[in-house]
Amino acid sequence: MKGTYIGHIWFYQYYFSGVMEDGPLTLDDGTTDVQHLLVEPQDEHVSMDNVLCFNEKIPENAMKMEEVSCSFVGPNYGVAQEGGVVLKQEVLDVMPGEVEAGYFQLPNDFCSMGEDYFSGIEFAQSITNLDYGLSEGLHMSLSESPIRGSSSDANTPWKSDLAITDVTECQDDRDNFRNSELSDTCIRQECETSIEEKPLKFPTPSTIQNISELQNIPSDSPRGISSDEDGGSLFPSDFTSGELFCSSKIQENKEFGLMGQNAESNGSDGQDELAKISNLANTDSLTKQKRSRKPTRRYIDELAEPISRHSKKKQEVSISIPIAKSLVVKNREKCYIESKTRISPEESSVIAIQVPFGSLVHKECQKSRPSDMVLSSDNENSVDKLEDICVAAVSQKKRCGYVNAACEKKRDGRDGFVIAVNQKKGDDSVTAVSQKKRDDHVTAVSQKKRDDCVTALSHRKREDHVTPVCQKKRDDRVTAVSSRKRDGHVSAVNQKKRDGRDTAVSEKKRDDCDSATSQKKRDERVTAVRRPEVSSRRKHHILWTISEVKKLIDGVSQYGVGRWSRIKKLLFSTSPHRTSVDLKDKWRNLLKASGIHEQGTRQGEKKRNMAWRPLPKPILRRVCELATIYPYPNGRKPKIIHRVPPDRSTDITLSDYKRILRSINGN
DNA sequence: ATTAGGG
DNA sequence: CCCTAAT
Repeated sequence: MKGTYIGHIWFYQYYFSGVMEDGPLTLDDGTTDVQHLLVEPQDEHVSMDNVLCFNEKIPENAMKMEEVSCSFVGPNYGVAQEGGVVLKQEVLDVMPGEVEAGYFQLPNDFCSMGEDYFSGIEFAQSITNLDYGLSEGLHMSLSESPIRGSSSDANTPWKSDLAITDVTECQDDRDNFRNSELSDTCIRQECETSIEEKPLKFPTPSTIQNISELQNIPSDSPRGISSDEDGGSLFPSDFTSGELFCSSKIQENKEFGLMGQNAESNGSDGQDELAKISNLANTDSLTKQKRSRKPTRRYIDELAEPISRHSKKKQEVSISIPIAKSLVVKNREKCYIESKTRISPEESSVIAIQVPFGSLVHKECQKSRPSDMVLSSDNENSVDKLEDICVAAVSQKKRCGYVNAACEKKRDGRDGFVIAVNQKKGDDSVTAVSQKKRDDHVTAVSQKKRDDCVTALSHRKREDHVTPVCQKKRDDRVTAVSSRKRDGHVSAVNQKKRDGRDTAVSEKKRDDCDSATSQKKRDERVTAVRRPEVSSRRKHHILWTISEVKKLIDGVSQYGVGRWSRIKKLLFSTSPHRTSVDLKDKWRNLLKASGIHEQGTRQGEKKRNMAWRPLPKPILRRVCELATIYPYPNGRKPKIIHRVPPDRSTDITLSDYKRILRSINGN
């Protein structure tokens, strides 16, 4: 439930954008969500996902896609299948286990599809192209194509591979996690494959174009195609340095290898049409496949991991964002491989670099809370909440203007992603699943803290779930990364300002959580980064929404002034971020705003009040009424009375002044 | 733990 | 909002 606030905002935006409507939201699967999250970071990937999703939704396209994916998936038992499955999952929520069924069915579809299938293949190719364009690192996979060709006798296998690749692309993000499982194998293969891959280039520029069209990644696609060798076109020359590249390639290779095997097994399916696709297609597909997968992951990781790391090794920090992305992806892999070994050095550098980044990380915790809050608030009145959220969002934006601005770029693509993330968060927080960990870590902490911790924990869990395979590395890296990403994106987005108080309070908790959650390396990194950030950033004020103000007023009218704790309990139980003190302060502010005790002072003051008092008149009116009934400080009625005497003196002066004026005027 | 109040 | 003091 919690973490809603942000989530709502995002949702709101999301709906408006209409991009992800069905996809992310519908996804129940935590894994899927995660994938989305991961994917989002990459604009390209995101767009792809969206496209794919749409396609799926669209009857025709969807049919093709599914069929293709299935057919392809079938062959690639491991990777491809996963990809295909993932897609289905997104749409249908199909579980992994179910995938098999889909897999089996696919062959039928494939056969029945026949020529249609072929068209589907085109689609796949286009997709592949997209992938290709998207997955910068994929070009590496090309090397595999030859391998496959040799290994897989018939074209069909290739076809399947291609199809798989396409599917995979769509799912790349999602697959990435899964890929992680494969990662072990991939890693092994990486070294071998990576070398071979480079030499191979993708033969089909046309496909690339198609891809670019689909993905809207004009620059990237060309680059990807032409640059298989270059790899670097996207990446700075420095960047291309073997390690990163290798890492990405390795993953791809792994996948590829898996794919290839699968494809071979599938070979029996071999449709004539598929055969048409021929080696080229195969190579392309292979290449694409490889790329797509790894890139995704890396990309995600990368997001999580600031460019700083990259900069470390490569000085590429200054690289443009797109480039940075690609780099990030590659780097990510590299990091992935190297992570353990290098971590210490990277971290040191990272930390230094991350300083800015760190702030984002720090936000993570904050974010989680805001989201939670939001959720809670949402519960109340959807409409009101929406408005509130909007308002809050707006206000937040203002406040966090700089942050938002920074995030805006990615934001579009990410919105969907973010939403998904939020959902996840919410789910996690709410879900019993996460509780275990949470309890373990957080249990001791009070609920408030717990929420914060929970969010943090949930993140971790999520990661864990998503990346079951490479847990060690992944956990360290991914968690850190994901958290970062999240922080960066979400926090930036949310940036809402979590109550200063909460943040302050949570700080300790947070630390605890962090430490508890990842006592691993993360502590060193994140904590180090985070704590400072936290200290610097805390103090986020959550905007009071009109609905909240209304509730407060109702509470005051019901329980009278001064019963803040009661009002809090009864009316604000859902909004953990509003404490009794907050209520009190807010009431105080409302009184000021209402001008009740304003004493009819000068116009200047009134105007000034008006300026900072956007409250609706009815609300102000109610406040005034209540104020009269319940003078603010409980016993303060007298105060009002007190007010009179002072006024009198003041009045006298004024009257005198007026008289003087009159006299003057009269004269 | 709550509340009032100042900063 | 934050923090403190008083209760």
